Amino acid sequence: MNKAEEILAKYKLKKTNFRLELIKLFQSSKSSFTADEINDKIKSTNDKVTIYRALSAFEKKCLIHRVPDKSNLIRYALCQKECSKIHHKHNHAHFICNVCAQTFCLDNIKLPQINDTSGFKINKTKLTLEGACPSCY
Amino acid sequence: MNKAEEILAKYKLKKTNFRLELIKLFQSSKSSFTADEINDKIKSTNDKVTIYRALSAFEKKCLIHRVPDKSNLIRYALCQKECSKIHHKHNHAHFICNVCAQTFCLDNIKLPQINDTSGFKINKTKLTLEGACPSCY
DNA sequence: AACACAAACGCAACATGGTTGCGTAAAAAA
DNA sequence: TTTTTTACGCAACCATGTTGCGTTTGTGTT
Repeated sequence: MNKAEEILAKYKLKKTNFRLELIKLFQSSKSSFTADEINDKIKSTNDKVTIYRALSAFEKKCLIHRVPDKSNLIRYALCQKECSKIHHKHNHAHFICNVCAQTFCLDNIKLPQINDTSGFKINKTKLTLEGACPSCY
Repeated sequence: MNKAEEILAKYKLKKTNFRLELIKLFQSSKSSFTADEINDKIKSTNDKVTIYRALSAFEKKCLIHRVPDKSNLIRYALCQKECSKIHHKHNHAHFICNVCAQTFCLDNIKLPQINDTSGFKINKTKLTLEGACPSCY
């Protein structure tokens, strides 16, 4: 877990107050954020465009990844160290809490190996669990 | 596979040209439809509100169910016979084709049994596969 | 067949989430 | 310090889906 400033430097992203705060926000939480939630938590910008563009930039640099969302919003979580600077490499499941509507990455669950025989070429497997998270259970 | 008219009668839905066509459309295909795709294929209405409300009504009667969509659109597929008139009961996987952006129900794949030990209470398991469907492979 | 009621339609207007264009500001590189 | 490039911030836009409401049309009943 590097310092926010080192991360921005490493990924050749300019160091601005908002982006520093954004990285710290992601690092501070085990769950994930939508643009709207970010807007509520960070004061150094009020412009949603700034938020969306920072999220896109971070995603492109493999710093954060999209996770499923209860209401089909775009939601991001921090990437693990397996992601390189240019390549996402995720094989974990996600958990959606139906109480607080948060999404969590579950690193301890391994994805099933599916071999479909009906003519579908499978490239990716996504496993999403729903229920109640530890805080809401 | 009943006639469209019988289905509408069974579910106490009024028989209109559009809803008859809509049922037939779902029955004609192994995949699934968004409101926009329905609007392209059915001529008996031009109003998206009519489409959205019919889809909601069909979903409430457990005639169709929501399936995942590549672009986070609301997408529906026909229910199987296990769904009662008032209760959805699905435990199949879904396949998203990254070429044609269609979603298919995979009835031959059984969902994995997940026992999470980290304090998450799991109520539902969703398995979504991605790749190329038979027509696009 | 006529009536009455509820369900469905169709139009307008709205809500939400996300995107694009463009001029300006401000880091970082030279 | 100058130049270059990235990020910001505002406005305007777009796409998907929803709500309200008056009108129409099935359908079940008299």
